[in-house]
Amino acid sequence: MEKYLQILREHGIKVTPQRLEILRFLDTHHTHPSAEDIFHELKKRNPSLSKTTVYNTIQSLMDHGLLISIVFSTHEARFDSVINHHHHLLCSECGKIIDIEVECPFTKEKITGGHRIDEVHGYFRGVCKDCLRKGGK
Amino acid sequence: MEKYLQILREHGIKVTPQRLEILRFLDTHHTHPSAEDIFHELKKRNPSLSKTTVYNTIQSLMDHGLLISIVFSTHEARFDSVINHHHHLLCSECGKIIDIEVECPFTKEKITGGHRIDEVHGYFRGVCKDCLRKGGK
DNA sequence: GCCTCATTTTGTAATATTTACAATCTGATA
DNA sequence: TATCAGATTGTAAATATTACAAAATGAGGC
Repeated sequence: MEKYLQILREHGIKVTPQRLEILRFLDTHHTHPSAEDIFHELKKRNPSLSKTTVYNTIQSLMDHGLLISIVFSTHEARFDSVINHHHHLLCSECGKIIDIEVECPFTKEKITGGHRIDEVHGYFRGVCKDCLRKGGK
Repeated sequence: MEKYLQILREHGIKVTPQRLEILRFLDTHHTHPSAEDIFHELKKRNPSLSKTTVYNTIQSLMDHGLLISIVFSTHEARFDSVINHHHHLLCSECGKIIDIEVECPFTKEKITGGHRIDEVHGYFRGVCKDCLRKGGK
């Protein structure tokens, strides 16, 4: 059985071609795409695709813990289907969002300062390795 | 000399009544207000205030390191004039943004995984102390 | 294999935040 | 006080996201 079909069924999400394609795209492009990126790319092969469907599917995948949103600015959200815990760096030179694999102490504490912590997201700003090599500041 | 006048002058920001009021509001209301919150509150005393001025001033204060934006969703940005390093928790019960004072190891590492880190922001989701006491889940 | 129904997709329109821009106004220096 | 660069204002534009209703479709039962 196809991988993405199985994932949707395991999570009780009704299978549709649109959802399969969006899930496949997210799983094969770990580039932190925006909703527009997903829409624009998948519309090439499925011209009838609606942007509302992209947003609906994104919401559905997030509700089932298959997707997280990365929000660096109010301008747009970016998405990541890699759920294992890691942080994100926005490079001020090239604008790319880079995965930062670090052990974060707060992911293990469930209570901090009396508050219950369910999710931990680390947002970094700086200059990525590649831009530094190219003579970044 | 008034405190806020001094802050603006020290940072080479031309002093205007609007900037003074916005800075004063941010410094006396650590409630992580939105641009709309600031505008709505200050318009009471200065009806000619423009929302563009609020955005311009916010941008200016951010450029000079006097303000940071807190972005939990693309819906709206919230602002915080407390610059000393701390993280933020969005309570899923009451919707408030709570300051989390913790020592974060990444604030000290300037290079992680080959990337240069300039800023570290911790975003937490969970349930705040007050809501837990009131019988939150 | 076909019917039925609940769910999904689609497309348009609405919402809301933020930005662009030009005219007017004003703070700071000489 | 006069000057002028920079700030404020208001309107309008840009853009991401959400709301909604009609048409289409996936999945289970006969």
